[in-house]
Amino acid sequence: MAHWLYKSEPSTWSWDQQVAAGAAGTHWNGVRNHVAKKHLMAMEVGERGFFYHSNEGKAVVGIVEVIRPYYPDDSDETGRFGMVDLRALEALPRPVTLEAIKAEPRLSAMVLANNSRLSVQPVTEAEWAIVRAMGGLD
DNA sequence: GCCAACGTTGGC
DNA sequence: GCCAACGTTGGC
Repeated sequence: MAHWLYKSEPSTWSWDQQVAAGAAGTHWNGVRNHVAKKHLMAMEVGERGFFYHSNEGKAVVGIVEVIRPYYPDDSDETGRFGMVDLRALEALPRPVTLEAIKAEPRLSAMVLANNSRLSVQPVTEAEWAIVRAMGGLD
């Protein structure tokens, strides 16, 4: 199973709001980038990802799970983009900051450290395990 | 608030 | 189809 990373500005959509959405989750809409779209289309129900706060916080703060695969984003009037549904699974006991990720040599290839503008990113198995451990899980 | 990186748009 | 201009993102 693949792993992912979703970026959100907390002033727009925060981890607390994601948690408040509960088991029913929410749609991850608003993606308007073709690379991010490609990742959304590849997602399968049950796949997990990191929830990252950009701008404020700049840290991985929680784990989310895909609960509905790719379907059209009705907020996109061009009809070109879609979205998935996500629910919050658990918070990281200790948020993993961008600074900490950049300081970890084993994470030097992580997309977040190299292409900070991509809003939906793939995460490798190794990166997944390292960031989870840094966050106090497992 | 600045600006580098990146994506998109539109004139040619 | 190229590329300059422009807009947006997001780290700093």
